[in-house]
Amino acid sequence: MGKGEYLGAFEQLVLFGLIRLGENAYGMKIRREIEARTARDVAIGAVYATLDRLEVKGFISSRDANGAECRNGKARRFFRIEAPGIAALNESRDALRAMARGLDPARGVA
Amino acid sequence: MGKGEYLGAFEQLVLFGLIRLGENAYGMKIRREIEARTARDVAIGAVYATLDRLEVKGFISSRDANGAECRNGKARRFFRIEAPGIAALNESRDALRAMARGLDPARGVA
DNA sequence: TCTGAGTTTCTACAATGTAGAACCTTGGAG
DNA sequence: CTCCAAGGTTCTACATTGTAGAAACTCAGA
Repeated sequence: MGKGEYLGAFEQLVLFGLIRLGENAYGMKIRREIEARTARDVAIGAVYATLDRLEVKGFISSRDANGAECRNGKARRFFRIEAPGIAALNESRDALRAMARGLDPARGVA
Repeated sequence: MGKGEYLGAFEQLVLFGLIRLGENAYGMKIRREIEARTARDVAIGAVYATLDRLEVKGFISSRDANGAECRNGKARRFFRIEAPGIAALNESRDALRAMARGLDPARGVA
């Protein structure tokens, strides 16, 4: 992904949730995972909006319980992170790490 | 937003730049620092817009070369991160780390 | 069939990120 | 001293990402 495919902070959280949940990742579950691990409230709309945008960009894919691509209001819609999503996540993480590298904990940030 | 103030991905990069540069942080220099460390192009407008927003939120402060608060088109405007900014940066980082914790590098993300 | 819990979708809007041109300031050349 | 160029900042406009909750839908069980 040429230069320019950087992820927002929340997109990164969602992608990590997808990786953690593996084959069982669906909207509500992703939300609960993020809320449980980060102790922050997550609006369900934020999760789906982010999921939709990530799918449009080809970073993730979705399917229904039977594995079909289609999904029109099915009770559950499962998501999976794709290779480009992993690459983008690593790139975004690397940028943050490069800026944080070597900072002094005594200064309050590490 | 639940409990605290969460930062966007670029806001985090700018804050890290501020910490790295210490007393000598000003717009153009912050931009160069981010570009050098992350190898990504940074629009100067993005830096100043972010800086202004962070200042409004009390996360950073600015002053001119003489230390005066005022700054009307002065040649250089210096910025410094404040305690609330450090706290917010740590919170945002903690959220990401909590979601990334324990992931398997073999899966492509660590 | 009806119902309710769980899930997804929708609409609307706020905040953050991007882009580059216009403008200001300072130091140095002339 | 005047003028200019380089470096720096500000501005305008717009794109993308994040937030919020109500409405609609699915499915299992009474």
